[in-house]
Formats: sequence, structure tokens, C-alpha cells
Amino acid sequence: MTQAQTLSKNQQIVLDIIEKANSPLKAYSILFNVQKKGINAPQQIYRALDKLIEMGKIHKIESKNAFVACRSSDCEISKATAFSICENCEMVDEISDTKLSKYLSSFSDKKGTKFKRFNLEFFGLCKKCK
Amino acid sequence: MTQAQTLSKNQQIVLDIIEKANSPLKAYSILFNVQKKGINAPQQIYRALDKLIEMGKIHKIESKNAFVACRSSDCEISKATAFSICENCEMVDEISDTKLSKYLSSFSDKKGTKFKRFNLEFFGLCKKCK
DNA sequence: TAACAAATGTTATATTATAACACTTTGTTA
DNA sequence: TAACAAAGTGTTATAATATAACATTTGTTA
Ligand SMILES: [Zn+2]
Ligand SMILES: [Zn+2]
Ligand SMILES: [Zn+2]
Ligand SMILES: [Zn+2]
Repeated sequence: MTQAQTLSKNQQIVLDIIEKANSPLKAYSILFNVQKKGINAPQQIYRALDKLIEMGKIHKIESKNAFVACRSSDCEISKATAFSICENCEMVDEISDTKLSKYLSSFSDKKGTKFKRFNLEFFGLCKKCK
Repeated sequence: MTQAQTLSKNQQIVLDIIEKANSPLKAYSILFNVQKKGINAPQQIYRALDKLIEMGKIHKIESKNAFVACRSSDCEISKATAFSICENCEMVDEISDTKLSKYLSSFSDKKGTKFKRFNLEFFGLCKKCK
């Protein structure tokens, strides 16, 4: 039984904002949005982001330097993440596809090496933008 | 018949450095290495990098903000890239695996959406670091 | 050679991320 | 509960990554 993580004040503030957003948020845009709540420095944001990523509550979209809330549960502690990213608008969707996840988690390269973790980013046009 | 691209002076300089390196290079580290050749500003590096990526000569390792030469030819113009990244040392290898590439290129999500492009990054320990 | 596209050189600035240090809160253990 | 350790906070400063804007040059094509 994994104990439900209790979040610290700043972690909760940052997570709330990311969860409410419907597109990936950048660290500094989060910062600007929480200045009324007494958070004034990038460090405070980045520290919260780091912990939230560790806990698997959020993911970083590497190609955008932006952060989204985890909508899945396959990606246990961010070991196996996949996203679809619209090249036109800001839309990002987390892909949770058991087959894909299994295929990639068990993938080994030509030397037989297996990997602990992967991150996959698909690019295309979302429904709206087609 | 695709005509062999001729590279501009700066593009060639930047590509040479990236090809000689055996680990991913960062933009500013490339910059420092070419100052003797008369390139003085980040813009000149980033412009060359952009073109080289477009041509498929190099790839960006998104999780590292660093650049590697393309060692494959499956990844036609960077539409389908996959890498293994050592979490300990700087090692990055381009994975060229036809099955993997085909599987991902033809992947469609639950709504049936297909994608134009993907980038996959695996993380683990390389042979040396195990 | 005139016209246009691509590349270059340069200065300035924007954006993303971390270092370092002092302090406080929380959780654990004697 | 006192003592300690671990995690979190607040703050200032700075490093690292990336783009904007503009003037000029080079290369290509009609
Ligand atoms: Zn997730
Ligand atoms: Zn879209
Ligand atoms: Zn390649
Ligand atoms: Zn290694």
C-alpha cells in the first residue's frame, strides 16, 4: 500500500495551477500566476516542480520546456510517458496505451540492453487544428 | 534522386564539430569551440543548428538541450528518432530499429489519430556504467 | 545584370534554470 | 518532550539556453 503523499504548501499551489490548466504551463508562467500567493522566486517553482515530477504528479514536456498534470496511471512515477503534441496549437495529450507502454517498457536494443525509463513525444495536428 | 545538400560555411563548421564529438554537444560549447574560426555569436550557432536539423544531419536530444550527428538513415529528415541515453555518463546512442520505427510511425491513438513525427528517448545505464 | 533568396555578422535581450546561504517547519527517535 | 535530522521555504544572485531585430553579404536564377 503506497501511502498517499501529502504535498507541501508550495507543491500544492503549483500542482493546483497545473491541474487547472488545459495546456502545458511554463515555469515562469506558473511563477507569474502565484505571485499573489507569496511565491516570488523561480527557485520556489522549480523546487516544487522537481518534487511533483518525482512523485509522478506532473510530467515535463521536454520539447516545450513545459509541464502538464499526469492524467494517466500507467506511467508509474514517470517511468513510461507518452504524449501527443499539436504542432499548431498548444495542445498536449497524455497517451495511455497499455500495448504501447508494454512494448516500449520491454524494448531492448541490438546489444540486448533494456532501459529503466522512456519518454515518447508524438507530433502532429490535433482534431481542432486539422 | 535527392540532391546532396551543400552546406554553407557555418553549417559545415558546426556539423564537423558535432560529428567529431562522441557525445552530445551543447550550443554554447559549440560556440566556444569555433570562436577561433570567426564565429562569435550564439545566433550563428543556432541558425546553423536549425538548418542541420531540418536537413536531418543532426538531432536535438530534448532532455539534454544538446545535439548529436545522425548516425542512422531510417530517420528520414528527423521524422522518427529514437535514442538511448545513459543517466550516468554523457553517452547517447541513436537507435535505428526498423521494427520499432515502423511500429511507432504507424501508431494511432484511441481516437484513431496518426502522427507525422515522433521522438523517443530511453534512459538507463550504458554498458560502461553498469 | 537585375532581382530575389539564403546566409552572415552583430548587438541586444528574452527565457529557462541553478547556486548558495540563512532560516523554518515537520517528522523521528532517544 | 528534548534533541536531532530531513524536508521545505525565502531570498539574492547568476548561469545557461535561446531569440529578436537589423544591416550587410553571398549565391542563384531569370
Ligand atoms: Zn502520467
Ligand atoms: Zn492543435
Ligand atoms: Zn538520425
Ligand atoms: Zn554511461
